[in-house]
Amino acid sequence: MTTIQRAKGMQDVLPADRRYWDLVIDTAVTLAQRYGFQRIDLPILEYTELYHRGVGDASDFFVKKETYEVEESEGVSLTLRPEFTAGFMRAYIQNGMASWPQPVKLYTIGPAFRRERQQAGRYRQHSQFNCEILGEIDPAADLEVMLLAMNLYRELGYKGLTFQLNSTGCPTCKPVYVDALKTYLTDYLPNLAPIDQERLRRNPLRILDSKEPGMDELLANAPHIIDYLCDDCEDHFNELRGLLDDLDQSYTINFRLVRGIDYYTKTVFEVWAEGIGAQAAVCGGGRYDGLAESIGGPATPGVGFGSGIERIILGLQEAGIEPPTIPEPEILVAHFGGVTKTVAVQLTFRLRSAGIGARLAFARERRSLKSQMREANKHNIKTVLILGEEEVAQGLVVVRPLDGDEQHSIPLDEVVSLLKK
RNA sequence: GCGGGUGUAGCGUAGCGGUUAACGCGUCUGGUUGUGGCCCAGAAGACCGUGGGUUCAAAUCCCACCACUCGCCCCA
Repeated sequence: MTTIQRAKGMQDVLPADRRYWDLVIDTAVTLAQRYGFQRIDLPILEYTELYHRGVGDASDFFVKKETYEVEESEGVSLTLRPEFTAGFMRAYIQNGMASWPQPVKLYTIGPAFRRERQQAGRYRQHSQFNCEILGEIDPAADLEVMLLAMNLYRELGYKGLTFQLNSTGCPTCKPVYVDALKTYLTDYLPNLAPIDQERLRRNPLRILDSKEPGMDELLANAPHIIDYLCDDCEDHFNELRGLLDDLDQSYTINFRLVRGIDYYTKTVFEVWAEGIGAQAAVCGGGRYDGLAESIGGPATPGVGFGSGIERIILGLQEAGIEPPTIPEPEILVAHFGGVTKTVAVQLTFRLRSAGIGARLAFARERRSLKSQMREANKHNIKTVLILGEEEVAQGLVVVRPLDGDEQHSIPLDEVVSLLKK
């Protein structure tokens, strides 16, 4: 019989790695709260329709079936969330958040699912930290989510961080730009790699982040979207840049930065860091003023970002950043079976009731003290409480420090108060 | 879906045609009667990813498949 393995693309987070998760999550939560964001938890399953309409069914991840779908009942399909933004907007509309004080600033942390081949830091189940500001068109809101993202990586100790910034326009100006880009590229059609020729037909914007050789030169003279923005989008972009400049926050205008889904408008940004295989981006975000309407709600602007926690952790590990270890009990209660075991069990639970972390030495039969001492050593125990037959008979317990200090006996009923200090 | 890499005990590796597959770490037990870390001794633990083939003989050569992994596609 074959042993059952972990499902493809899934990860076990072992105790030794948990401290990385705690560090990232603690830092993210602290920061989000400091910026005035409130936590929301959204369902992992949503009606498939949400993503089809929110993200657009033409998106590759539907065409290629890169989502996990389950049939809820005849004709009703649910999808394991592949992203968070659509769910945020759905929740905003459904819970009437439009009548909360505006804007509504929310964050969440949880798993998302993508049915694709895994590579470094990209798993089929991954966890994401997302922050969104809903109901606000002020470019300062864009600034706020950008800085929150940047500060997260800074606080975690990342180096070599940069903002990549671009605007993707809006339904008014974006099509004009796409046409201009198409026209430009069509002249170079024979020079394009087959995959880029394909992109030119299906999704011309994607050519901009093509990794084919020679594209850097070819695209250098391509039209930039910045020059095609409508007044509204241009004002928005310039104001955001002005705010960044006022803060002396550097950024790189990256005209090749694009988003794969339709709901993005105006601001798109990424934070780049060194390392992590082929991927430089440690987070991606942007504005999505068209999303609410596409899922049947009233026009509602929004801006936010998402960041994969596994990938953040990979970066931390590559940079050699050591999170604090998770504390273990400092007390081990040792015994020799029989009555001493009974007393040991009682003492252990008394300690815990008093708020003192304690580990009970398990032993079906009488177990050598050496073995129990070794156990203590492996778990970085500071003090072993030894319940020997003689001590128990006299109502005593041996307090045995592991740091080299002398051991001594004290009355059993004084242990808790002694250790509380 | 496409391409590269890798598959030997829990982990990291050696062995690359020839008797009972080796080493380090880890685990467990012991080193006299109730005391850790170091040291020493011992034990458990691998049908050498799976299936076929070549050969007197295969972990070692060949083929297929599978898994893992990195990258492409895509990136929500």
